[in-house]
This record gives sequence, C-alpha cells and structure tokens, in this order.
Amino acid sequence: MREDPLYKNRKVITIGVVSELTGLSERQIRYYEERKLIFPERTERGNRKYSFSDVERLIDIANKRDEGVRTYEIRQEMLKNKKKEDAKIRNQMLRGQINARFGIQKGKN
Amino acid sequence: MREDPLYKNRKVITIGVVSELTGLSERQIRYYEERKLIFPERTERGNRKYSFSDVERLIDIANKRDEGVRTYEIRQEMLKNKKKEDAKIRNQMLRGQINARFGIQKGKN
DNA sequence: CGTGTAAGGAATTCTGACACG
DNA sequence: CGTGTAAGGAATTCTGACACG
Repeated sequence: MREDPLYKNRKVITIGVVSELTGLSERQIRYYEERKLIFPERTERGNRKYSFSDVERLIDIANKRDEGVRTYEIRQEMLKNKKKEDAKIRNQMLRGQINARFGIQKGKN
Repeated sequence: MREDPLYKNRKVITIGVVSELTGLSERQIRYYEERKLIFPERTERGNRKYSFSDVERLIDIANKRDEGVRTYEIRQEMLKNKKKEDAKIRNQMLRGQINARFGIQKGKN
C-alpha cells in the first residue's frame, strides 16, 4: 500500500487532459512553456506530455496570473526558489561528505 | 514533500501512452477491457483514460498472459481477491462500530 | 504581454468487422 | 480465444501567424 513518489513526476498526461485538470486553455499552457515556466516531455512525434507536478505548477501559475503577476516575474521567482533548493542540496551533500570522513554524528531527533 | 496517494488512481493517461508504458498494443488493452479486466474512464467524446494503477494491473495481466493464463482465469482471480478485500474492509468497519460503542481499546502496537 | 482564433496537416483514437487458429 | 489489421470517421495536437491591446 505504499505510494510510489515517482508517479507525481512521470510525464504521461496529454495537453487535453491537463487543460481539463487545470481549467487553462491549451493556448495558455503552450504559452507558459514558451515563457519557460513549464517543461513537458514529448512523445516520438512531438505531442506534449505532462506530470502531476506540472499540473500543480500550472495551477500555481494560474493563481499568480489571476493576481496580476507577469510570466516574467513568475519565472524570476521560480529561479530564485531553485537556487535555494540547490543550495540546500549542496549543503546536504557537504554534510554527507563530512560524515563519511569523520564519522556519523547522530543529529537531534 | 508528501506524496498524494490519489495520483496513483487518477485516470489521466491516454491509451497511446499506456501502450508505451506497458508494451502492450492498443488492441490488447482494449480487449482486456472487453474481458472486464480493466476499467478506464472516458473523456467527454469517449477517449479512454487510465490511471497508474491501471498501468500496473496491465503489466500484471501481461505477465500472466505470458505464462499462458487465460483472460477468464485472470478475471476469476481478480474477483476472488476483491472478495477478500471486501471482507477485510467489512471486518474493519465492524471493529470501528464496536469501538465506537464500547470505547477504544488500544491494540498492540 | 497574454490570449483568442482560423488554417492546414499530421497523428490519435474510436468502433465494428474480417482473419487466423 | 487472443490479437493483428485495414476502414472510415471524428477528435486531438502541432506550428506559425494575425489580432487586440
């Protein structure tokens, strides 16, 4: 009964279904890709495929747009968050290296 | 970072992608539906939509078929398992009722 | 900038049927 | 029984463009 976290990120949903799921027009969804807010995969002949994560992100985008936020600003925000994420990961990896060399210290918990 | 268990059961994948994911032909996938082994939903105009659960079930079916098991037998087996599941759920509900009336007893844990 | 729309073509999906076995 | 295939039509998706603002 465990859930496979991978499902959320598998790119399997076609644009028509994404449109139903998000309430956005296909035009809007394609435009947000053009503005680099979303990155679908493609089938062999070029049909876009999205993940549930993408659907969630699109809903976020739709909300921001409703508040008047521009696509450019949304992109800036995304990049900023990505930097934070990357920094966090680097930090964890560094910690891992230290532990590997100097031994595991039980953290709080 | 929690996973939403609902993703696994959301019917959002079109038959073409399911075919890629399972390695089964669309003909086979439709036939297994005809034999009541799988139950996709439909879009407004009738296009089939499958869940990740459906994909897993199809892979199971494919394996059984490879071993020579007939669709009828696969269906019988599924029905038997479903009965077991239902019995288990009835059992849990009954237990819930008892607890509700006579108080909660901490189980082993 | 963000989105609608008409345009034309290519790929997708659907159903019912014939085929083989 | 289980699956392939050709058939014809309807719906889907794609791209590039014009429109409005």
